[in-house]
Amino acid sequence: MKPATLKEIATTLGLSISTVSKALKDYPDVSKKTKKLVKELAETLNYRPNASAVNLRTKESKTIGLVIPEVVHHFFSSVIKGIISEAEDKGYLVIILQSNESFELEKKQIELLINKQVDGILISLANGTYDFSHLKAVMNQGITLVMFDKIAKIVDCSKVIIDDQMAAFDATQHLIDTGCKRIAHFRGPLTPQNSIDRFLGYKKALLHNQIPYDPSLVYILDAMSFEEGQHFTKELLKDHDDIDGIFINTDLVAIGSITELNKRNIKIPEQISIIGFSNWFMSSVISPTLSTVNQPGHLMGKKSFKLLYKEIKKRKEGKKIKFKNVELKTDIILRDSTKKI
Amino acid sequence: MKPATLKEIATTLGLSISTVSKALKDYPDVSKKTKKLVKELAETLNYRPNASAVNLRTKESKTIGLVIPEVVHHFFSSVIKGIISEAEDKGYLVIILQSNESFELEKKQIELLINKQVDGILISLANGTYDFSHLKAVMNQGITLVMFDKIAKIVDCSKVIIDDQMAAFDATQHLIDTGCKRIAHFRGPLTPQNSIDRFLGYKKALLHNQIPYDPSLVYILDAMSFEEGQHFTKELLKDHDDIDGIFINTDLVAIGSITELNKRNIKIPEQISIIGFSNWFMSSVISPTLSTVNQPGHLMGKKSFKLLYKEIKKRKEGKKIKFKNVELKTDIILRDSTKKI
DNA sequence: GTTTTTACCGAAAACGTTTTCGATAAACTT
DNA sequence: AAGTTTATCGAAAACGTTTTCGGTAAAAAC
Repeated sequence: MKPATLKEIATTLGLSISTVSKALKDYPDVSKKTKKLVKELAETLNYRPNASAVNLRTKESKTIGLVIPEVVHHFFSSVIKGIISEAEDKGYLVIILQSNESFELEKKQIELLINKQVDGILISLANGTYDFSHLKAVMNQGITLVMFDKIAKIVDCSKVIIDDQMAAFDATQHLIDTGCKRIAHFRGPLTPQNSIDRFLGYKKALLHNQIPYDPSLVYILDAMSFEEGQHFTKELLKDHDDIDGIFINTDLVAIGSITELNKRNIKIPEQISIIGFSNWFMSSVISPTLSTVNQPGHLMGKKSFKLLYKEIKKRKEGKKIKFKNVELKTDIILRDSTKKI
Repeated sequence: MKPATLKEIATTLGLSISTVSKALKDYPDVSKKTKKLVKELAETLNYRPNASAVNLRTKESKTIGLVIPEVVHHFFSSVIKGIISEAEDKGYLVIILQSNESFELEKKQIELLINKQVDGILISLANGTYDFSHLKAVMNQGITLVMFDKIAKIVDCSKVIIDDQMAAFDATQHLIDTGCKRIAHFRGPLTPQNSIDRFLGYKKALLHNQIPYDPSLVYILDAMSFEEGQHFTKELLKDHDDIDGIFINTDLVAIGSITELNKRNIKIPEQISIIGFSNWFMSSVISPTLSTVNQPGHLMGKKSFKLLYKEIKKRKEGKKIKFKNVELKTDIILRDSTKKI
């Protein structure tokens, strides 16, 4: 019933604990005969080294922590998948915690992970996070930290993000390439970096094509919900009757917009083209299907873990770590809500 | 840089390790003065007990393992969320692993968790799992096991599942209650238990209302995709012109069906009512919004962890454990694709 | 036959806790 | 004043590893 230990193997075999330990790890100073003996008994006893004891001795837990704002979210679950698969590859396990977009909870989760002596932490910040001392505490404890997606530039560590500005540029450019001349933008709140960057990409694309930037075409949303998509589409149609394209900050809002346009029998993309952002699953299912920017969550997870892994390794070897900023390229998924080229 | 230890606190304060340990845990045989001293120093040094050392001493890792077929899935991510939040409440951390619906991988993940000496394991089986010796190994190692969602009746442990048959009964009953008389059913493949149970619930509801069961109204799908939803709707309309309701095995297919009906300008729910299963997010966003059966993933996660927790506790206290079978009640989400009562 | 090498093994410390069991001194009893 | 209680602390073992450093015997070398 109780798991077997080195001691058990040692005593039943009339050996010392050290010899058993070394036999199992193929040390050269153990004879082949005893190695065989030890390994066989270990097999039949179903011996597994006690992880806590190993960690205590070797100082590494082979475990990392992951803190995200919300598990039930297509993008984040893709990230999780990427991280888990990559971590498994390197023999690491992943403890997942959720901040629920709350700063307080985020702090608490970080605390838990530090207590657990994880070898590293991957984090995507909660919206509410305004102070970063808890993250500095992580670094101070000698734990490697890598931020992804929702980051804070001020924290000194490696980061993996999406090149939001370029993605937004490309999306807007695609609208222009397919003939749109009056392009509106539904943007997110003023503070989050990605909402800013997407707006800047939109603006840059206009200017790059000698299309005048008209601030009245930019609508600032708050909740980023389906309902807001409907509402601001109504507003937009009321304010401007010459719109032929909308670049929308996120797919859910875009779907709200499409629903509203459908209701009014406005033809997509013949009259108005729509392009979204994130490539939610339902975007391929709505009618018409939604062209959008694909956020490579899986890749982001993989990259983030790889970075973390490298830094953990370097730290162990006592080498210096130079923090990196990785910007992932996005790609555009062309569907039926924009015209073909 | 290095995390503080009891020893450090002890030496700088001129105390013994034991006293420091006891001071931090408010043992009665430590004076208030030294307690204060110790706690203050611990605070400033940012002392955290080394989890590995504690585990080694106390035999519990305060960590559980979770093995699921696929992370990127709305239902499973809800389950994950439920488990994590409940676990956090009890001071447990959750290590998540993925089987990718592969039996081999599932075995490997279980191995990893056993090595890690988790206190318990929660698992939803991969489709490919045909042998259960790896799960018996878990029990033999003294690790508590609870299965949920996709279970194997043959394995002797507690289980948490959804009452698919009753859910399907209720869904069909709702169609009948709102006036449907000729109700079709799009079912899943022949083998999975839930697909069987949902079919049986459908059939039972018909008989319960003296509606004759007509096998030609039951369509067996395979991929359970959006496209199949469209395809079989066409078939259904071709075969039967008197249909006034469809109970569909899963929301994605239902959305395919709605799309097809919309295209043909068949009014939902006036001409045909639709009810789905699973309550995917997009069901609240499609037009018309889809009535469906809500699978309480979050609740299932919570319940599963609670069960696991109780059994871990009992095992620790040396008490006997009586395995339970929990069947979770589903509820129907009424939206616009079915008529109001 | 003595020395040197080689092959094999074990003792012991260390990782950071928790907890039992004394030990000491001060404070009470009577 | 002697015994008894109370308050406060520390020594030490234990949890299960890993790894260094010797130690012994057999084999090899001279």
